[in-house]
Amino acid sequence: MDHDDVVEAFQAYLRDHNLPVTRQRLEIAKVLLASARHLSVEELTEELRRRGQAVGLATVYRTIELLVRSGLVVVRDFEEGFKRFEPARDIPHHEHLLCTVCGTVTEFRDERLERTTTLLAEAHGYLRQRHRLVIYGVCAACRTGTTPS
Amino acid sequence: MDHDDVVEAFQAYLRDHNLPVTRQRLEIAKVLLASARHLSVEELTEELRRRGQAVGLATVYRTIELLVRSGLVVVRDFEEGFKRFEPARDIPHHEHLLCTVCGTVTEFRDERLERTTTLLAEAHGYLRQRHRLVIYGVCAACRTGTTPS
DNA sequence: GTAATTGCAAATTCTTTGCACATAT
DNA sequence: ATATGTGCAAAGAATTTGCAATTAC
Repeated sequence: MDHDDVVEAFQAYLRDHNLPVTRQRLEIAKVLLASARHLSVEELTEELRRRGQAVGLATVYRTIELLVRSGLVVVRDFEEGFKRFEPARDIPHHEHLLCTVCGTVTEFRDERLERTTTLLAEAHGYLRQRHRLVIYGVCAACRTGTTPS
Repeated sequence: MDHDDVVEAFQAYLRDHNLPVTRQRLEIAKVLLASARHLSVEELTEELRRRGQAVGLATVYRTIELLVRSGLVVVRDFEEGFKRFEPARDIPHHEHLLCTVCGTVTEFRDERLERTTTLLAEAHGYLRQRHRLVIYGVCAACRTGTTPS
């Protein structure tokens, strides 16, 4: 599924739910679903303004909620004091590495963690539902002084 | 170290830093350091009021900051919209299991995770600093209907 | 046409801060 | 005595909500 397809999936979702397809909703979806980064509301709003497609903050929040309900976007909280949003793509579940210097987020998948966490939960009498792992560290670029950002 | 000792450690910290030992600081430390649960500011304030030792919200926040700086308390964010605070005890690092029904938090330690996360970080070019794992699930009590809370 | 959305501003929630008064050392 | 803490109320930051004007279908 490439970017355009995902935006179309959002349009389909809106139509299926008898929700109007508005300019704002499409612009927000285009930016958020095409983003390689984990965007904050501020970054998203800023990018829309840059494109000459400014959208009110309330609308941004309301549209993100729709994108989350449609399953196309996932909410992330890296304890920065605000949330970030990530296109769901087709990845069922993955972990995050967060560079504590530049804030870059790297995703990876590790099958073993699913099993490990299920066993850990069971060992303590819990029925596992999901888990969340964030590894904090310093990325290669920041370590070698090739600081991008 | 038992509860009283930890409260004394806080007093020692205050004295070492030439900070006044006040009734409020001691009451907050007593409640927070003795708690088996991960308290929120609201729960902590409520408990103080119940003990007839009501303390202003601002003071609670300011004292928690001192407890954190002294290393006796650790901040936790379970994405509930507010933070929780946990006595640091002597545990160097541990993971959390959060019951999605009753909110109970269970701690456990697993040495292998330290190694695993270091390797995962390295595999992606990161120098690991720390990690954070929360497993969400349903605890034994909630599953069997013996719901406490 | 009509129901839903938009955008602004006001409201909310958690947390922090300014300041007059109170307290520890 | 004097520096510091305390509590209240106001300020902040992120997010939500009410409502008149606007737009999709």
